[in-house]
Amino acid sequence: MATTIHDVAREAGVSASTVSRVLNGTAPVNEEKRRRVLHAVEKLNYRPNALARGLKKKRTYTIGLIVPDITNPFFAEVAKGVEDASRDYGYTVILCNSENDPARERTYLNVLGEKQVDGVIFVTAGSNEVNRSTPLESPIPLVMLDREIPGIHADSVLVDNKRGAYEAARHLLTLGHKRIGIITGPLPLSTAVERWEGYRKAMREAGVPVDPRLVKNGGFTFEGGYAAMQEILGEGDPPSALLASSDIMALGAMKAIEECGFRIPEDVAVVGFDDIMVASLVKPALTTVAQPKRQMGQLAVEMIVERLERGRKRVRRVLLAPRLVIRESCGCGRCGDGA
Amino acid sequence: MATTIHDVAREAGVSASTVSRVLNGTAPVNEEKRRRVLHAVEKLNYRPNALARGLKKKRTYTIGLIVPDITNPFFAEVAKGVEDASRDYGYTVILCNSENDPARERTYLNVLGEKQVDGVIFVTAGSNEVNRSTPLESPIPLVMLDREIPGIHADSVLVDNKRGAYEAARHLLTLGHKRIGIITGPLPLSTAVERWEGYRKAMREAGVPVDPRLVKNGGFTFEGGYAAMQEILGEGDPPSALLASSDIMALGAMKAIEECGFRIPEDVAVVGFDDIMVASLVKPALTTVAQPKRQMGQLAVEMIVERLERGRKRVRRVLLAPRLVIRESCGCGRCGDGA
DNA sequence: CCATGGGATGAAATCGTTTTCAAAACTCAG
DNA sequence: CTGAGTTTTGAAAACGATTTCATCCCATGG
Repeated sequence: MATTIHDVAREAGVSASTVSRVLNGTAPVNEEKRRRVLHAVEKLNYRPNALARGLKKKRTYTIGLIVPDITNPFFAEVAKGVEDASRDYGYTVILCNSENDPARERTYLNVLGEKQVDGVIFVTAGSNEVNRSTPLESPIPLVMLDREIPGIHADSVLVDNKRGAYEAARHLLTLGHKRIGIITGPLPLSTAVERWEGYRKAMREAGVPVDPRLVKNGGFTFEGGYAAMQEILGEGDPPSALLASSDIMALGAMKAIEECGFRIPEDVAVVGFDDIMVASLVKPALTTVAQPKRQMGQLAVEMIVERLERGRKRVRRVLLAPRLVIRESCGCGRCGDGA
Repeated sequence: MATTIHDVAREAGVSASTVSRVLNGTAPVNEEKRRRVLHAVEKLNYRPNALARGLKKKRTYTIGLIVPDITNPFFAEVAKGVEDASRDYGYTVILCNSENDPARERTYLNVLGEKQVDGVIFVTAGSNEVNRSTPLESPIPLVMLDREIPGIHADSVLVDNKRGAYEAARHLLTLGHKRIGIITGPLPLSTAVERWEGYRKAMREAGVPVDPRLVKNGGFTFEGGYAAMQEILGEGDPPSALLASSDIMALGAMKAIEECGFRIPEDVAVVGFDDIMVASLVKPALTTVAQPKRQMGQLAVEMIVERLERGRKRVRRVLLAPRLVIRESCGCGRCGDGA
């Protein structure tokens, strides 16, 4: 059906090898023949079959990307970074939604392997299960993005979550807050524990005790933030400030806070984490810890390309710096905005 | 390096054909040998090479998805629907971000072809250029999603934009509004013109003239909505209600409105289009026309599978119904919410 | 007891490239 | 004009599966 390299060869009156050579510039070929080949390619509208090529060359120019949920703006941004950089390097990306399910993660890792992708970028849902039975020991380049798995010694691009949360908490502390609550993410997740640690460190340094009734955890979702905040408020003796471990959770928490008749930031100040787009659109605009989402995606593909094309062998772990962006929800005067 | 079907065959003491047969259940094989094969597969941790298989079978179980911007929540939802359904049917999806650039669309269409995808789901950026020079006449199943291109006779899943906008406008009209403005999308886009038509139809039917100073257009972005609204307000004699052609635009418009000192919905009522998640989080919560985003994605892959596995030949065009969801920004009493 | 038919099996062809390898053609010095 | 050395070239062997085709084996009915 489709036209093959042999069709082109016949049309141009040369051998398939020659066609291959002109198309790949892999060896010099007589100018006259080159012209004939190019002409034939044009005439027959020839498109090389990437499967055949990949089979022979053992390179598919494809990168697999596994994320928990593409619908989450944070991952969408990361995905965009990945897609964009991939394209620049001539790669294509297979998108896998794990739906936060370790079983799916495993399946996808296998499928990507069978499809012979040249590398995998993996944002794990992070349950302990993955830890054990996931096929991560394959020879193909793997980079863990955003979240690490303790036992795994692989390339990774992470942000300094502890520092981000630390700075956010410090900001609230310098604003005079003492009763600062926190809603953490699911604790098996490295991001969740690091942010939790950053918060504790700031509190400890400031000599402010943390009231256990002010710390709850929940999923990285709107409902998770909403429910956790309800719990906190249900305890009585509400916090004067809250650190949420993600923007989406912060939004959920804000809803709960307002439903309780409190005002933000007057009664309770709120700061989030991620800096997704809506953070700047909501009212009051959300003060949050910004992550370099696009850059994370780009970096991840660069790390794969390094291994593939520049033969890097040592594992590389990069830790990106987050940045506190101050808006309205923290109630500090200098509302810098940042739409 | 990796273990092949021949390795398995050797280990099991049978021929490669036999291994293939037990793995694919394509022909009966002696129980004893079957056991040996399965055992060898396990022992060698054999994973079939999808490239080789695809080359021979002319099926890659891969679907290409081209969207203008995965970061846009609308497309992210669609993508999730696509990914999810693909997975159910045993397919994998290649994600392509066209960045609204016709040149990239074309390139991606070609790349997907070379990669021998079994089908393409295409949300076009919709410029006229695509119209002309894009390789859409290939034999692989293509479904146009959300947006059509006039000349192209392909499968498509669309929503009834005209009706959606019509109902939104009617709602505003029955609320007593006469000066209703509209911010349209980029007019080459089918979605943009249909929504514009729906608006005009409602106005015409109600016998309300449309003031040309109240209609502006802009890109489907926050900034687009913001700028267009500024223009409208700059004319003096502001509208009492506004129909924005997308939620993101509506948010931009809301910002402009508030910056002008007007209140929503008291001074100007606003309704959007899409029903992305933030619509319900923003304040006032956005009244909008909801599109069945997930379902659109699912349907698109089903249409591809129909062609692939059930041999459908006729082109199919499905038109989904939108649904007006009433929240606060339209200012009508019965604020139904919808978190 | 033999012929016939059907079920299991393996060898080999195939899918569409790239790449090796060897032959052919050319260059140029002697 | 010849031979060594260098380019260009094409035939054929991969790559790793599936599938055709022929063979072999066995059972069954006449």
